[in-house]
Amino acid sequence: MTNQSLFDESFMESPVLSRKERERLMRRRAMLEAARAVFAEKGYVDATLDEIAQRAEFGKGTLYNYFPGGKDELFFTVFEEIFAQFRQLIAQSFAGAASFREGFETFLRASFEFFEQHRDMLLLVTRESQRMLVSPDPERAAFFQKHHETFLELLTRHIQAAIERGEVRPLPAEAVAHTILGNLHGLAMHRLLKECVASKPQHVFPTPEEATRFLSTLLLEGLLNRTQTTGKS
Amino acid sequence: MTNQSLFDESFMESPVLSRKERERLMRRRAMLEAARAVFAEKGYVDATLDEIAQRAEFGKGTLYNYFPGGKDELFFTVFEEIFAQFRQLIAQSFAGAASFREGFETFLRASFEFFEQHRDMLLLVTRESQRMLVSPDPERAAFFQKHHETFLELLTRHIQAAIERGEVRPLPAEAVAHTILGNLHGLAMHRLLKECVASKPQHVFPTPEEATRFLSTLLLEGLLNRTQTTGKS
DNA sequence: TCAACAAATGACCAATCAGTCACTTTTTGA
DNA sequence: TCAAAAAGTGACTGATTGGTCATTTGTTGA
Repeated sequence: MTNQSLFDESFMESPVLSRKERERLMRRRAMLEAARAVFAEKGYVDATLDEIAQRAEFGKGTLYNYFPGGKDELFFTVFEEIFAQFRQLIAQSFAGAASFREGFETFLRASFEFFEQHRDMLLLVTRESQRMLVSPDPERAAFFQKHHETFLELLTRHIQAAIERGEVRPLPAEAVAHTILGNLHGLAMHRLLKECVASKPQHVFPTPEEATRFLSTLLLEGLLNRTQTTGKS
Repeated sequence: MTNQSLFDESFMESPVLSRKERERLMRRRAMLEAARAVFAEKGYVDATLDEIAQRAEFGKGTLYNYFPGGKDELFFTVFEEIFAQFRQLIAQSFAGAASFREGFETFLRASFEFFEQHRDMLLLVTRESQRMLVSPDPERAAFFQKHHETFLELLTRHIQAAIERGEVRPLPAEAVAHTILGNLHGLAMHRLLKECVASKPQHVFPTPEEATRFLSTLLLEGLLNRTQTTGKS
């Protein structure tokens, strides 16, 4: 498994927590990692609490000591943490950038690297996030719509500024943000699928760098060939 | 319900079929429409055969006379028909076009109209298609991957030709096709969601025409502002 | 050492639902 | 008209699984 732990464990050295508290947090952490792995592998409905408990090396009942809300609470907590990571990634990418282009490319590169390091998370988000966004259960739908909107807002801010500076074509900023996120997710999945299926030896941007260059060119410069001299930069 | 029937009913006048055969096809049709509606509303797992049977006004057992494979056969048949429609749409859009741009814009417009007329189908595809693409069940995954690849191939052919004619920047054609499909689906969903949620009075390309113009500009011309004179065409 | 408390456990319960099949209703054709 | 065949039906079954709780195991501090 190539996946790394997603989360900050610095609290483990913190002296403000007693041993008992630290142990409790470690057990919570183990349960969440197990839940993430099983949800990613099976999807929300096919994941069973028995398997999560087994993978975390606890009895099923113990899960309820730590997550009284049961399956749903585990699921939402897993996503809260994933989404928090990604929000941070967006903010950091644009933080010190000199131009929109620079921030944008940093964001793409960091995202592709992030997805590559956390494949199971990408699968999980792909499998469930879209589905939940249009869930018949209004609570679930609201949770995912809220987070989705937060991502959009973060990106929209930078795009709007770039439009006002004249760097970017005057298009509706929010729609542009939506497009960028969609493309990012789509290409990351495309790479993952090609890699997994690999029926044909398909060259499909083996490095984050190449994926970034493709998406950056396509979205920033467009598909149309402007120079008759086959203008590669 | 704004959804129209998706499918060809011309066989109903065909003299090659007996009354019994025509009646049987009509009942099959009713069951498939009911299945599509319930799958779209509830998603694959939460849809029950009881509800499909009830909506189609048949007993549950009768479904098995027409679809011995049960839930799975209903589900796959629904998708076979949706995918066949969309393949036809791609082929027709590029058929008589003078340039890539013209065919591309026809394709976008036709797609947005198609999705608008068949909202429940769009929801169904969104909810299930992505999910099935990475399903742990290899049979399901293969079914969806096969259809997905067919779409890609259809589009890739036209893009490759446009690249060879010098109309389109020399990028990997298949990746471009993937991007186009992703954007189309993404924007269609964005419009649908904004319309449904409508918390804020969001202007988000109310007509297929506007959605087409946005996506066409963004993908063909790119985000970067080339003229300092705020070049609106 | 041991009593009191906390934590962990997994057998069990209740609900759900795909699929079956014995029975009823309808159609057919002689 | 009516018997035989075809079509339709929904109560039932078996399997699954989220959640519960009485019991067991471990920890603490006097």
